[in-house]
Amino acid sequence: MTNVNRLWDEAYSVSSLVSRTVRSGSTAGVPHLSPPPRRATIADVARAAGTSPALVSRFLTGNQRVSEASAARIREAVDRLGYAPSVTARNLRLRRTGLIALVVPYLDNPLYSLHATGAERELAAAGFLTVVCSTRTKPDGSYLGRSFFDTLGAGRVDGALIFPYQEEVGDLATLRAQGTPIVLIDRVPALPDGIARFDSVTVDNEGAIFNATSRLIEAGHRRIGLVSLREGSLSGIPRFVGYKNALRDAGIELDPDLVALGDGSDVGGASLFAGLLERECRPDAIVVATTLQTRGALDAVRRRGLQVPQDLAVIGYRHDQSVLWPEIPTYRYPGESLGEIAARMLLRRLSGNEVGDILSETLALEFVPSSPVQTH
Amino acid sequence: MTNVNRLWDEAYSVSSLVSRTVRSGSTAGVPHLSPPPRRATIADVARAAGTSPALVSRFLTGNQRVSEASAARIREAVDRLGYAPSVTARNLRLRRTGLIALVVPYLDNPLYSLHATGAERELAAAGFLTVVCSTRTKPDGSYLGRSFFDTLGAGRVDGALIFPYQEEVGDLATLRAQGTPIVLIDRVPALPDGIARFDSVTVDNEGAIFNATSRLIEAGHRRIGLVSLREGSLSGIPRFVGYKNALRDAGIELDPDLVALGDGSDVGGASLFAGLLERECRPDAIVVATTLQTRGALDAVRRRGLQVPQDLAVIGYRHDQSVLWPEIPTYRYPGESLGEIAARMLLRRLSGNEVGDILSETLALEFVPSSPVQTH
DNA sequence: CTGAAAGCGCTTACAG
DNA sequence: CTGAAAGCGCTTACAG
Repeated sequence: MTNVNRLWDEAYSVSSLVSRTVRSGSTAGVPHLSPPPRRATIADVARAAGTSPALVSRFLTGNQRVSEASAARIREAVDRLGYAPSVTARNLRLRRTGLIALVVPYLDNPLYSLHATGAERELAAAGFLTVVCSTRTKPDGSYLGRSFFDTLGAGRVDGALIFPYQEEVGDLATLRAQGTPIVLIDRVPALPDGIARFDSVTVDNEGAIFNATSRLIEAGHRRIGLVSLREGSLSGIPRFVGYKNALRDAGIELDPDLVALGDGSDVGGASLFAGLLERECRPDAIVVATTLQTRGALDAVRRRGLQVPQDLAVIGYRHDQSVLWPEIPTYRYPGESLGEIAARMLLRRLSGNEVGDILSETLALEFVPSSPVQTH
Repeated sequence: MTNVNRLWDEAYSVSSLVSRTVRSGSTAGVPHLSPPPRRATIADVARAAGTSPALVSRFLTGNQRVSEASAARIREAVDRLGYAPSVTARNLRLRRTGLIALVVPYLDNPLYSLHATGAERELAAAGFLTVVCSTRTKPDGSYLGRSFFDTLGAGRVDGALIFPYQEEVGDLATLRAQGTPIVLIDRVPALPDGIARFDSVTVDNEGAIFNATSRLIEAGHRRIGLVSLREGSLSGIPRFVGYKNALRDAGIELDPDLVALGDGSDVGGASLFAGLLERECRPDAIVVATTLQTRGALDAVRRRGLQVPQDLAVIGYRHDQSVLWPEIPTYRYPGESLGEIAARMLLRRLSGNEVGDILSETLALEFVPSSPVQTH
C-alpha cells in the first residue's frame, strides 16, 4: 500500500517536473546549436606545456621515453585544456581507420546480437570501433553485393568479421586482395581452386545434429525426422550430414519422407514440422536444426496439443536463453563466444606479428537438457 | 526420394570439395599476408588524367562544375586505377568522423536490433556509418560512465542516438556541450533546471497502457492487475500513469495489491505475474507492460494451465513478430520506426540548416489482436 | 630526451 | 573551368 502510494506520488512529481522543464527548456536557448567549441589540438597542448607537438605525441602514445619533468607539464596541460586526440588525424597518419566491420546477413535478426556483443567487447578493448552491417535485405534475401562493397571496399575498415554465403566467395577474395584481413564466422564456403582459405571460427553443427540424432536413437527411436535448412544452404549441409551419419552409424536407413527442409524462419519451421506429422508413417522423434524453426515447431506442437516427449520426442536448437514451451532439450549455439574468438583472431592478424598460415577454430554446441528459465 | 537423394549426393560432393580446397589452400600461399597493395590516391588519378588533384576532387565531390572533357579523363583514370577515396583523409579535412553512435543499454538484448536496423538504413543512405555501443554491462546493470565517454567523448562521432537513463543526464549535457548533436530515443529523462531539452523520438507507453487497461475495463473487468517496470525507472513511470489514469477515468479505485513492479526480465515477469495470481482477491485481468515480462507471464500462464482469456484476460507488450503462446492481444513497440525517425532527425541537425528549436516526435504503439504468425 | 620538418590524402579558398 | 598552395591534426624518421 505505502509502496504504491509512494510510486503514485513519484509518478506525479516526476512527470510534472518533466513538463516544467520542457516549458522552460524551449525558451531557455538551445546549447547544441551554438557553434561547437573548437577542440584543443596537440599544438595547443605543446604551447601550454612549453614544449613541442612531437614530444606531446610521444608522451600520449607512450611510444618513446619522455622526461618526468616534461611529462608532468604535458599531463597538466592536457587536463587543463581537456585535450582529447583527434582519432581521425591519428588514423590518417597511421593509415588505418580504427574500424572493424561485423558483417551479418540481417541486421534485424536478433540472433546476431550475440556475436556483436562478444566481438564488440574484444575489439573495443583493443581500441577498435565495431561497425555492424548486413549483406541481405529482409524482403527477398537477395545479395546486396554492391552496397556491401560500397561500405567495406578498399580500406573503409581495417578488418572484417563476416558471415559468408557461398555466392560471396569471389567478393570476399577481392576484399582480402585489397588488403582487408577477414575472419569468417559461423561457417566456411566451398572454395573454388585458386582461392586460398580464410581464417575462420565455425560452429560444429554437424556434430550437434549428429549428437541430437544419436541421442534419440539411444532413447530407442527409429523413425527420426529432421527439420532443417534447405539444400544448397551453407549451414544446411553440415546439419544434414550429421543427421545422415548418425543414422548410418546406427544402421538405420535414411527415409527421405522424414526429412523436411526449408528456409530458417519460424513460420516455415512450423509448416515443415507439421508436414512431417502428416506423413503416412509418422516419425516418433524429430530433430529441429535451427533456432527459429524450433520456435515454429513448438508452435505446431502446441496447436496440436501434443505432449512431448510422450507423444513425440523433440530435440531443438537455440541461440539464447529465452523460454521454450513446451520445454524440450536443445543444443545451444555459442554466439557470443563466436564473436569473441573471431575478434581475437582478427586482432592477431592486425598485430602484424607473423601468426602462421591459416587460423581456424570450431566451437561445439552445448547440450541443454531443457529450458533453463525457472519461474520459482 | 529423388529430392533427398540429390541432397545427399550434394552434401557429399560439396563437403569433399571443401576438404580438398582446405588441403590445397594451406599450401597455396596466403594472399592476405602479402603486403597490401598501395592504394591509389587522388594524386595518382590526377597524374593519370593529366590534370590536378583539385580538379579530381571537384569532380568526385560534385561540388563544382568540371568540363566534360576533364570529367571523361578523370572518370577513365578512376576506373583504370580502381581508385576509391580515403574516407579518413576526407573526414580529417572536413573535420568530421562520418560516424554516428547508437547507444543502447545492452548490446546483447535483441530488442535493440530493431532500432539499429531502422537507424542504420537511414544513416548509411546519408553516408554515415553506425556504431552501436552500450552503456550497461549485463551482470549488474551498472552505469559505464567512463567507457561510455571513452567511446563517445569529444568528437569521436558526429552525432549520437541515445537511449537515456535518468542518471546520465549530466553526461549527456556534457557531450552535447562538446559539440555532439544528440537525439534521445524511446524516452526522455527529467531535466534539472539549467539543462535544455534534447531532440527526441519517444514512444507513447502511457497511451498504450492506458488503452490496454481501458480495453479490459470495457470488456467488463474491474479487478485489473499490472505487471510493469519498477518505480524510479524512466520507462516505468509513464506505463504506471497510463494504468492509473484508465482506472481513474472509469471510476475504479486503484488497488495497490494488483500492481506488481520489478525489473524487465522474463524471469522477473513470470514471478510478478504469478505473485498477482496468489493475491487474496485475484485479478480477473492483467496488463503486462513490457516485452520480456510478457514472455515470462505467458510461461506462468502455461505452467498453471490457465485458459486465456476464459480464466484470465491478459494484454501484453511486444517488440517483434515472434510467436506468443497462448496467443494474447498485445501492443507492439515500433522499434524500427523509432530508429529510422531518430536517424532522420539527427541528419537534419547535421545538415547545418536551421531546423528550429527542439525536435520531438512521439510514436504510438499498434494494437495487435493476437499473434500474427500463421502456421498454415 | 627533444625539436623542426615532412607527410598521411584529402578539400577549398585564392587567383587566374 | 582550372591549378598551386595551404591546412585538417596527428606521428615519426632525422638530426641533435
